[in-house]
Amino acid sequence: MSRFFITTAIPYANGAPHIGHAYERIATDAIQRFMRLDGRDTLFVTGMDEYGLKVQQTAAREGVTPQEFVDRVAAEFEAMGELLNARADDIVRTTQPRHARSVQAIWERMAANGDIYLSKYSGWYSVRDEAYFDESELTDGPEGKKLAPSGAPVDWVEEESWFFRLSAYADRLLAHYAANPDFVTPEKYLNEIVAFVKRGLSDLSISRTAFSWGVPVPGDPKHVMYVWVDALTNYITATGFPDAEAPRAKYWPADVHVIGKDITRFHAIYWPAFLMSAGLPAPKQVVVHGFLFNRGEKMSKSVGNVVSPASLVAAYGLDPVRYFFLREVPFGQDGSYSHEAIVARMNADLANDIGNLGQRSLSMIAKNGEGRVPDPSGAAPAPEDLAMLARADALIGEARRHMANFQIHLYVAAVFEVVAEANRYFANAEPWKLAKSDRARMALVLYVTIETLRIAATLLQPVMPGSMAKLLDLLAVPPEARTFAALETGEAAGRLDAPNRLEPGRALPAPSAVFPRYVEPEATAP
RNA sequence: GGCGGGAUAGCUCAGUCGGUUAGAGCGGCGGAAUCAUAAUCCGUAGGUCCCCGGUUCGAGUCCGGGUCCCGCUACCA
Repeated sequence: MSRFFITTAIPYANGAPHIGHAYERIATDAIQRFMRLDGRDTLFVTGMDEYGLKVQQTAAREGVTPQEFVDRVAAEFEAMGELLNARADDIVRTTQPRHARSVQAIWERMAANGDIYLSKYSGWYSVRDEAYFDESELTDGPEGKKLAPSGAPVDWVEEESWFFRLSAYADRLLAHYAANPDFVTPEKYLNEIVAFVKRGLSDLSISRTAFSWGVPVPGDPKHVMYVWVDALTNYITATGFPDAEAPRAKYWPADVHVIGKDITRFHAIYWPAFLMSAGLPAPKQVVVHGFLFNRGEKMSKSVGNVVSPASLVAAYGLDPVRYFFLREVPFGQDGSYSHEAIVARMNADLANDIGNLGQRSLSMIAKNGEGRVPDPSGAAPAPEDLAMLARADALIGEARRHMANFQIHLYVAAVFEVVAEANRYFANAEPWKLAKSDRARMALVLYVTIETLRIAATLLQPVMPGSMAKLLDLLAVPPEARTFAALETGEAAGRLDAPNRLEPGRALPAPSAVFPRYVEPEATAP
């Protein structure tokens, strides 16, 4: 079975999870579920970046130890994963002993390769941004204080630091991009990265002495590792690195790192360079997603439009939220969400389209078919019946094609086009009239309809796992017949006798609504 | 300043190698039907395809110029 190792980015443990974290987790979970249903041996890992000055300071401000503080934040992220039905197989926290081993091993390999040296770093440093800034980026603030672009004050800092010889890797990185044109996707981000590297790279400061909350540098414990080496290595820690015999060692290199567009450079430049230096293979792909905006505006406390993942789920239900994010936002681009847009999607697509199709077909079966999967064999299929099946059968291929490029929204849209087609098919066939005139044909029409529904529901499981499980229950699809293998029709695509079709005569449970219509509550919506 | 992307129906967007009446979804309007979560189906809505000029038998679709927006990046100060 081919392996598929996918990660989310490693959130910084400095605050509660927000919509952006939720979006990334949901998208990564959906990709992972798709690959798993498609027969891959998947490993889905997330992590927490828990070291650094800001964590140390925030913890001090709150009167707790850094470890206590990050334990609390990590628990919040874990709870978010549960809430979103997007639990990862593992959560690697940078404060775990296994990670210290891993990151020190990486460091030592890079050092052994001659890529790490001691020097001095000086510059304008912003504690709040946890970053150095070039003088040209600064503006003058009050009292002669210099300010970073973010508005945070900066101080002139000089410290001894270990450096990584990033400058030596420009050519190798460019060769890697050229040989792997989909290393970063969407393509626009790869182009930006290539342009950046072509301008030349400077060496990277990778340790700090100004704070102590971090992994000690091997052989020089007054230094702790700075975020780059520490946080990125989190990904390979998950595979048990440096233990080559670890059960998960076989999963490296990762297939996909899903990240937000703001951290592309770290993943597309620093990370492969570190790995090259350490003699390890680079991940196969860095998949970049955009940002989500509340009504087109960046969420911020001052604007007062902060919405938590939990409040969205509470207002609309989990699967409608998952569906909205994955269907409405072209994956890789920025997106916008609003109450109106979410309600429009959930009512038009979920309640009216697929939900109602299930309800209208299954309730007819309940009334006219003794609650069993209809037997289609009593009537000769008409061209429209076979055309309907053919369209449904073709979906798995379309879905795979779109998911190969991580075009999640296109895969979902393709499924819903077939659902819409099924509603047209149903309306044109008028099975409620056939109930009085031609019951054999009615059975055939109902059968084709719920078979189409079965295919759609199977394919939509990655996006809406809970709701689609319920729909497949209503169709009496056994648990072992819910993977994409159950969508294989071989040479018999578009035929009634294709393999894996619903089994006529199987008892069906009483129909019930999968997606209720959203009606405006009394209180104002979020 | 450099590089790149974008500007198409009220809204969100598709528009292949330039070619007949510029499309989809949602919304709006009209109709049908009644199996169904007042859901569904059918029809319709006439948008200077940002502006100007050019190439061409013919341009949303290519070329030049301009305006505005966005991303990456640089520099001046």
